[in-house]
Amino acid sequence: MPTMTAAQRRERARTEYDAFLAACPTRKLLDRLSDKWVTLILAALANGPLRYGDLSRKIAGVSQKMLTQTLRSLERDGLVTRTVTMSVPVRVDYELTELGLSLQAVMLSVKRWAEANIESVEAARAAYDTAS
Amino acid sequence: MPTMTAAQRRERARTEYDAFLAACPTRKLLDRLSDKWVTLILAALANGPLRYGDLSRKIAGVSQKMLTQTLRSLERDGLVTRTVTMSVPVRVDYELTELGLSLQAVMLSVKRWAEANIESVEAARAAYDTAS
DNA sequence: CTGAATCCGTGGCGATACTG
DNA sequence: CAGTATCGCCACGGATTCAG
Repeated sequence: MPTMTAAQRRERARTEYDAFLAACPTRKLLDRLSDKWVTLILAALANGPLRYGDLSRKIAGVSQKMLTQTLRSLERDGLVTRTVTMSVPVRVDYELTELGLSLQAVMLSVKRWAEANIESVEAARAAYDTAS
Repeated sequence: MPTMTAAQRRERARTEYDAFLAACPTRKLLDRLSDKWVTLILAALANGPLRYGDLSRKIAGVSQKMLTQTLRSLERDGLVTRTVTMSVPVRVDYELTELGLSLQAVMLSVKRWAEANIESVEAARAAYDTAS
């Protein structure tokens, strides 16, 4: 077991866990990733660390509460780091961890899919609505 | 414009739309994709069409209401087809469309990421909780 | 500037019962 | 078998206010 590489351990984990099972912890993790703001925050941090205010401005429409709350959960899950620089006023930077970076790659493809296929989806909706 | 290929149109769409903007339609689409059940349903349909009951059983813990509701929205968005076979009893099959297939590839990587990295996340949580 | 704390409405979602 | 209809809870999330 100690001779396993990280990649081997991940592969073993992938076959052991199954999100189709309701009781599986991955189900809950999947729920968290299925968060309104997670994808956008990860995408916003793609080009390096950002300050709280920058994030708030970049992700239009997010409330202070949800931004802070989502950042906290991301930090707790080991996806972002929070660095406080004691000064006046205080400066706080958020940056993707290595783990966060690997997830960011995945979520970015989701965001890109949405932006690339929105027109197809809207066309399908129009067709569906007129048919009914 | 009519000389553009589908790929060109998608690329153009991707640069025109920006999910960071609150008013952008892709923001709403991203919200829908950020659904508890969408990922699991798409993943469940990966190996070909499935009947309603099969889906219900494969995705443990989903209520009838949410399964039906999510399937309807997926159908409306042109991601799955719903085929009714009139017989007694009725038989209904759900199958990914071409568009749904392209999204499924993306969402499957999310599901796999969760299953592969759940242990890292749980370790980070434990560390975070003891630190506080 | 970066939050924490509180109030509070809305709708997401599960449970249950009923139908073709 | 594959849904629809209805009820009811509570938690998600916005707005606002206070604080270090």
